[in-house]
Amino acid sequence: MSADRQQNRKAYHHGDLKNALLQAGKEVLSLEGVNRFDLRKVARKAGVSHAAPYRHFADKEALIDAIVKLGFEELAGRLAAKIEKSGHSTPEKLKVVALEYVLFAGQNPWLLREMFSGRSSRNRNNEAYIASKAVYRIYRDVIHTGQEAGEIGSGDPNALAGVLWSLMHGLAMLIIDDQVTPYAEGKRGVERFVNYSVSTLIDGMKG
Amino acid sequence: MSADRQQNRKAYHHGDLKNALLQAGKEVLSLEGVNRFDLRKVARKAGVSHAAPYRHFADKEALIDAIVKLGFEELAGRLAAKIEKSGHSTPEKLKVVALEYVLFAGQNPWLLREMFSGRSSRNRNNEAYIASKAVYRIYRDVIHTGQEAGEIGSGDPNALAGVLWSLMHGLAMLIIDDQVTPYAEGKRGVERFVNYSVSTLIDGMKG
DNA sequence: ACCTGAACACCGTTCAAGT
DNA sequence: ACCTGAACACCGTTCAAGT
Repeated sequence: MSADRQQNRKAYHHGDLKNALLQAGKEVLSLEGVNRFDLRKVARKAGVSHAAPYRHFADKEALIDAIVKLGFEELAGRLAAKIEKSGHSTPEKLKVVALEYVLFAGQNPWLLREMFSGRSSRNRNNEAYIASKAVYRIYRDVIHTGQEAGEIGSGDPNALAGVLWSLMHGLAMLIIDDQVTPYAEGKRGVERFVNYSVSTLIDGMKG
Repeated sequence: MSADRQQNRKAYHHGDLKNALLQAGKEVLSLEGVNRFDLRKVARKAGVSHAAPYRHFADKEALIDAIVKLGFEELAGRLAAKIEKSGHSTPEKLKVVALEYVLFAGQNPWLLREMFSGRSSRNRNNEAYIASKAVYRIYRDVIHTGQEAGEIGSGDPNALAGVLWSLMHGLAMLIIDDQVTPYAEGKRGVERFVNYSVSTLIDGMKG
């Protein structure tokens, strides 16, 4: 622990302001949404002056970009972990992935919206855009493996992954926006609706 | 035409400021997004002072709510018109609806995002939320009619409509966010990808 | 009844100055 | 090298005053 950290309450140098801003910002973004995301508030939460963030991020948008990137990384990690712990059948893996995607959305509704706000895809060298591709690869690989095992119908796994992602993302958005109640209400209802949707799509892939 | 309208350039009373604000606001929202939506700019575009909008809308949020409601109404109108002009087969109707949904998204990306920003479903008496239900009813009715004709598998048409909507909305979001390229690139590519997706889901509904 | 202009609080961003 | 405080432009909202 550095000298800076030990006298932290009054330390002139924060020590790890960049991460503190990311954490405080993620909290504001996830819970309150972009509309109420203001840089001065985030700086206040991190215990620094309103000008301090500019030492670490070009502007407000750059901070949000970085938070969005973290969001994709967290999502990728959660999906991968669920696949790891799930059974061996491909349909089961896909259901587990879809449910986890929807749960992530329920826990971070505003963050998910911001992840698909167009900012990540402004240009393809964007770190958030690259992070989003890692998420895509996760279910594409599940589909590809499933095809090799004969559990999923044929077709370009990349395209099938796109269809699956569309369904999962639409489910997540409509559920957090209260548009598919009462079919997906409560933890049980959501799980049932997601399973039903994914099963239907997988059945269609076999045809 | 009223006296107010005839001397319009210098008229103290605008005449139809409410609609002028809605139109100017819809343009800003659709093209620039919420982040760049500011009330003073909208007022400027409508040719009035920055305080004038408060005579017609409680605040900025109320104006956006009203624009979002218009968005759902326009979408409902477009979907209904496409169904009207399409062939008789239910799968064909659903493909036409999905494609129109995606085209609407491409033409009004920011507006669509705002339509699913959580604001419409804050409470269920919200006019925007009610307008969104009219959109829902359109494909639910197509599905229901298709079931009676034996063209679509059995199941609660409301739930099936929810699944279909999820797929359509996910396709729209991922396409405007450049996440399913190169599978849905260009007008042709988008049409092919949407048809493929919807066909797959419909096939699954038969099982 | 509808609109304007001044006023206030607050945010994003910059920059010279502090440690 | 990192952070602060003052400063500036600009936005949301209110309100007394104008037509």
